[in-house]
Amino acid sequence: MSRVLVVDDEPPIVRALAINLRARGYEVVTAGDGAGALQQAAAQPPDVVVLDLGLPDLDGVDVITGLRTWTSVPILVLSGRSDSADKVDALDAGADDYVTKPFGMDELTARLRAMLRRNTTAESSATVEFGDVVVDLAATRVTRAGQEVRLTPTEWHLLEVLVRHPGRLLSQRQLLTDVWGPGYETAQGNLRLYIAQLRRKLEPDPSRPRYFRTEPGMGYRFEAGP
Amino acid sequence: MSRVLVVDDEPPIVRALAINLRARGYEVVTAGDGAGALQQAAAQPPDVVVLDLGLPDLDGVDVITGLRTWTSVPILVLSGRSDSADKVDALDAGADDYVTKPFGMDELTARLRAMLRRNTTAESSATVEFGDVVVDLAATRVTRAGQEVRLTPTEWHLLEVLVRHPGRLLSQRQLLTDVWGPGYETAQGNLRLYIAQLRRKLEPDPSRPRYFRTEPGMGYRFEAGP
DNA sequence: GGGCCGGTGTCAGGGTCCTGTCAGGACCCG
DNA sequence: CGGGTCCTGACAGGACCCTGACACCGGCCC
Repeated sequence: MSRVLVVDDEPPIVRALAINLRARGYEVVTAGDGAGALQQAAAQPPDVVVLDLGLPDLDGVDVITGLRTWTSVPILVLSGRSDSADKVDALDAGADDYVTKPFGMDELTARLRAMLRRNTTAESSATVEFGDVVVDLAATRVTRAGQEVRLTPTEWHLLEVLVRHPGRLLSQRQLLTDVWGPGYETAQGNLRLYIAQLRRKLEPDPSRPRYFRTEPGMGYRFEAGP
Repeated sequence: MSRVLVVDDEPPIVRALAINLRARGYEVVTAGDGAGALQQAAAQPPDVVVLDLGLPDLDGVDVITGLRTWTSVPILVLSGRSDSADKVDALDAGADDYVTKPFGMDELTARLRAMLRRNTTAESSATVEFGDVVVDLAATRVTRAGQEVRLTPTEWHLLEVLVRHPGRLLSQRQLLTDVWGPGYETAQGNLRLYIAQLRRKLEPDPSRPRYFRTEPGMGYRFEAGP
């Protein structure tokens, strides 16, 4: 889950934020002053920063610029000052959002979601791994020990059906209709052929399958692995 | 300069915003209702959207979701409602910021700058490199070993779609609709032609493609390279 | 123990589909 | 009219898919 760095010098506020954010599934790291914030951000790079401007040691804007020298992590500023000039200064220094106290926790978390969404949408790709094989379902790509493995359309389609149901037993009938469409329920020889092909390309020892297992008389089962 | 789409049903507010934004060097496009907003966004894709939630024809959240189906342009919501639930709904629908009326123009423009900064910094790395080829997406220019390479509009369009999804397999159907628009799903001969053209102009050995790979029966894949 | 049988893994061959390539003509624009 | 771009059709080569045949294995009956 996402990691949030909360920077505030008032322990009650830090505590309240931490409890609320953890309850929503975030990992929370805290700092009580500007120096600690910069240190924590370097030690445990967060996915988003919640920063109170009224810190004892550094000016809030300096904390922002300090972070911005090396990271583009989204920064949400909390402040008791609703003065327009303060907002402009913080935003122009590199902050991404500005919320004035008192604030609603729902709004704050909604804004955090919005900031995180923008950063994570691009890179998240659904992958399934087993052994030294990585199956990237979004990119339609398979690698083994880093090397790309070329699959034919039918091989890929069969692999996709299998890895989308890890641990489940899939009958031959179901595999045949999922991969070849209805009407091919009798082409079992075909299914055997492509199972063998997948094992040859992806199993460590194709003659003793570990991930694409045969359940005699029933069907096949994909067993996810470490 | 950046283009801003301002959506509001009250002409005085639209006028005030337009004047202020133009004075700050933005190009301003306006719409008075939700349907017009979606239309304008498609006709003249903006770099950021300023959206009033109180529109006569569509619910503001519907406008956001409508935009989000096909674009990730930053959206700043204006609203007279300071209710926390409204903010959460808009932000979770895909908005990036939420400002309640009355607002200060300085603050608004600062927030716009913050949103644009995030997008342009991401796009300043808008050059894709592979081999001795550099594709500058922002400038619409391709160089190979420093020499400029001339591409026809269709070639460029196809190249752009490919390099914007490095490593991803793109089906012929998707490439055809992305480059030629819907209705050209059968013009596969055409696609082959332009793929060959790109390879001839950009591949070190066009007969053995390295960056624009064919996945027989499935589509094509652009492989970024050192 | 020997033979039979259903189910599975393996191999090779031919048919089919897909892809790369070329030439030729339509179209737009200066 | 000329240059450039785009589209269409045809063909050769290759990749892929399906089919059939055979070997192997375990269980069962005789």
